Amino acid sequence: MAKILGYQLSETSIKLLKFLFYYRGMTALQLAKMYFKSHNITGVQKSSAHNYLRKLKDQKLVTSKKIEADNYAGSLYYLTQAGLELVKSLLNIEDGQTGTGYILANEDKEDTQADLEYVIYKPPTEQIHHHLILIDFFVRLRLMSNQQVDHRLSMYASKAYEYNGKEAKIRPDAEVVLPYDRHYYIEVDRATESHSQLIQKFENYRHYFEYAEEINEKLPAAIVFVTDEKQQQYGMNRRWANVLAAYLKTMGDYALKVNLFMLPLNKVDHFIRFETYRPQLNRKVQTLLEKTLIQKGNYKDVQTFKQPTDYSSIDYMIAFTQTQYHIYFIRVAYEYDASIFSGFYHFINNLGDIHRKQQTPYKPSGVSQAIFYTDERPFLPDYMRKNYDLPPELLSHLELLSQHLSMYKLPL
DNA sequence: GTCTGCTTAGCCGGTAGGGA
DNA sequence: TCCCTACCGGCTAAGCAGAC
Repeated sequence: MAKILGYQLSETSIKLLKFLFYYRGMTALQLAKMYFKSHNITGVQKSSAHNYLRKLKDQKLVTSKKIEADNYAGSLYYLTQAGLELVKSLLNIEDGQTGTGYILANEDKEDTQADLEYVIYKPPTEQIHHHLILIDFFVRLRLMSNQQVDHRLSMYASKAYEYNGKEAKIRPDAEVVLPYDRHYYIEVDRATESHSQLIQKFENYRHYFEYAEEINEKLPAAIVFVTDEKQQQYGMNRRWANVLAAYLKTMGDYALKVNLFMLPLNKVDHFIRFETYRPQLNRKVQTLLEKTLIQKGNYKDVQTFKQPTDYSSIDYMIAFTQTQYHIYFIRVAYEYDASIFSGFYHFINNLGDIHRKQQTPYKPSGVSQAIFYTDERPFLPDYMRKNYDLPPELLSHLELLSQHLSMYKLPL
């Protein structure tokens, strides 16, 4: 074993130290999954990870804290002050260096990591469960087949801004980047925030988006609520209804610009692929519908209109016979996807304009909705029975959504 | 000889279950 | 309710084998 900067370090132990640096600490199991690049770690591989961690602990580079949270067993391993300084040396991080924090870019030899103080690096020992769900999310990102998704942690994704002359800050738990420079803010959701706290969270986001537009900063594509897998089994629909209502009440026009999703950890892989291929899925739906409406629907012409803030996604289509036209609201959507609701609300508000633009002698023959999905059917909460104090106009629009609605499954 | 992956044995703390 | 026992998972320690 080579002696490096006064410590006995093998290649494996250096790699483990870097993981602990990038992700601010994790369990031995999570570390083993990252290192061995597998969700199904053998007992031997786990034991091996324990052996390396033990050696790093003996050299006072790593320390651990027993986990007392539900769902997770074992200990949280993280760097000591000496361990942090060692990794900074190994990564050539200079004093006072700043960086974007993107992890895969850094592994690809680009300097992205900042010279963080130990108090900022040290993992949150008070909210270990929350932190470990986030690490599970990163494990799933790193283990995705055929796709590299760069990501960064909260300390890099947080953004300070000014609102009404006061300083404020948004603190997403993480940020990921998909092709076409689409950024997604990740929020780990343990269903512990009340409806009013969710509203405060979204108000904070909206204030930041107003500020970001003022200074010409690009808005994220979406905010993504990630839950643990237990929540998927128990109460995912209720939680989504609650989160979605807070978002729709608070975000205003930003609901059209920044989408909202919710997904459990075990759907991360599918969600990333869905979002990555959403432009292609929209093109597929456009081709399919134009062909089907003309061949089987006896229409002579079909016009497609794209979403005002996302030119790759379909907003609505108009199909013409010799004398009439029919309007179709179209969405390619994920199971828990706010664009169905924000998009439909905007669509209904603009329906008068859409009708006015149609030339005589065509007469309107009606409006229908079609939603295309790739995994589970998108969930439509029944807000008529729930009291979330949604504005009456929004409620009446959402009631229309489920009338004349069809859903179709697409292969991904 | 060094490094790495792997095997085996055993300690420790927590907990479920049964009996008094 | 208390105590005992068995069991389990997390973790440690020692050592072996193969590749270099």
